[in-house]
Amino acid sequence: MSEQDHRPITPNRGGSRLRHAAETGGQVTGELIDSAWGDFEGFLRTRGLRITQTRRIILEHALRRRDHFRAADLVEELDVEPRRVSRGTVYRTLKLLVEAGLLREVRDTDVHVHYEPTFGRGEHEHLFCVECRRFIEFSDPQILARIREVCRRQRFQRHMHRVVVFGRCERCARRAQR
Amino acid sequence: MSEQDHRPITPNRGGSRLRHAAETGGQVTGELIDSAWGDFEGFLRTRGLRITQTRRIILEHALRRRDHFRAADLVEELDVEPRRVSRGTVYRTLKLLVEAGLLREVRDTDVHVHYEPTFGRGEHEHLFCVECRRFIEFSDPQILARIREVCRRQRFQRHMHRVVVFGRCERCARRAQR
DNA sequence: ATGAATGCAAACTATTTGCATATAA
DNA sequence: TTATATGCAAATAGTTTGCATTCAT
Repeated sequence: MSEQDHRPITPNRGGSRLRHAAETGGQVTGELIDSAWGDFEGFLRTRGLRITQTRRIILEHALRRRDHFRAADLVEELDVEPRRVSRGTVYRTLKLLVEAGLLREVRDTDVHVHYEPTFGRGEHEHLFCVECRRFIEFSDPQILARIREVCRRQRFQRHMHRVVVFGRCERCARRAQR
Repeated sequence: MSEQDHRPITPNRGGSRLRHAAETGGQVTGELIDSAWGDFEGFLRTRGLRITQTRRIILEHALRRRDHFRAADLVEELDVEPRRVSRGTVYRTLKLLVEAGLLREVRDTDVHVHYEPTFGRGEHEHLFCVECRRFIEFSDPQILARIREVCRRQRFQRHMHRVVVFGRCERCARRAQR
C-alpha cells in the first residue's frame, strides 16, 4: 500500500468560520462554473424545471466556495442588492443542486447541514477536528473498495456514502500540549 | 478475507418508525442495564454530578431500545405518570449518556439526531435505506483498520467515527421491480 | 443546608411552506 | 398566456435555556 493512498487535500473550515474561495486563494474558474451551469441546465430541463437567473446566481455562489458552507451562509451572502435572493429560494435551490449532484450534503455534530461542491472532485472522506471545527479531507481507495464490497454482498444499491472521523487535529493537539 | 468480515447485525428501524426492544424480541437483560448503570454512576461521580432516579429511568429506557431512536421518541415514552420526565431533562441526559460513551449519536439525512446504545456492542457502521428508512448494521475490520491508519499518518487523534452508506436495500429494490 | 437536577414554558435556530406576485417558456 | 419561480412572512420541528422548585449530598 503506497503512501499516496490517502492524501490530505485541503483543510477546509466548517462550523461558523467559513471563508470564501477568493480569500483562500482557491481557483474556481469561470469555465468550471459555466460547465457546472451547463450540467445544471440539463438537469433542470430533464425535470421540466425552468432556467432562471436566480438559479444561476445561487449556483455560482455555491460553487465558488471551496469550503464547507451552510445554507444560512449563502442566504446572508445573497441578501444584498441588486438581485438579492430570498431565504426560501436559497433552501429550495440548494436541494436541487444536491439532487443534480453538484453539491453534497455533509453533517457533523451540529444541528445543521453543510454543503460542499462535488463538481470536478473525486470522492473523499473527512476528518473533523472537534476543537478548531475544521474539516481535513482525505481519500482512501481501500475504504471505498470495502464499502463497495459490503454493498455487493448485502445487495445494497449504494447511492452515496459518508465517512467522518471525529477527533483532534495535529495542530490542536500541539497547542494543547503547551 | 473471510465471509464473516462484514456481517449484518440487525436491520434496525430509523426515521419515525421506531419500535421498543420488547416488541422486537430483543434481549436487553437486567444485568446489562445494571452494569451500564454502574458505568454511568462512575461517570457521574467523576464529573461531580448527582446520581438520581430520573437519570436511571432515562438510562433504562434508552438502553432497552435496541434500535435507533430520537430524543423526541424518548420524550414521548417518558411523558407518562408516574415519574414522567420532562423534555429538557431528556435532552440534557442524552447528552450525558453520549459523553459517558453509553450512547452514540448517528445522523442521517434528516434534520434530527438519532441515538443508539453502544453498551456491550462492537464498533459498527451503517447502511441506510432511503426508501424504508431502516438501518442495516455491519462491521468491517478493514475499514476500521484503514481509518486508524489514516489517522496515524495525519497525526489525528481519533475520538470516534461514523460510516453511513445511503442507498436502497435489497427488499426495497425487489419491491420496486414488481 | 446548599447547590445541582428538574419541570415548565418560553426562546432559539434551522428549515419549510402558503400565498400573492414576478417571470420563463 | 400560463404555469413555475420567487419573495415574504408565518409556521414548523428540533433543541436549548432561564427560572422557580425539588431533591441528592
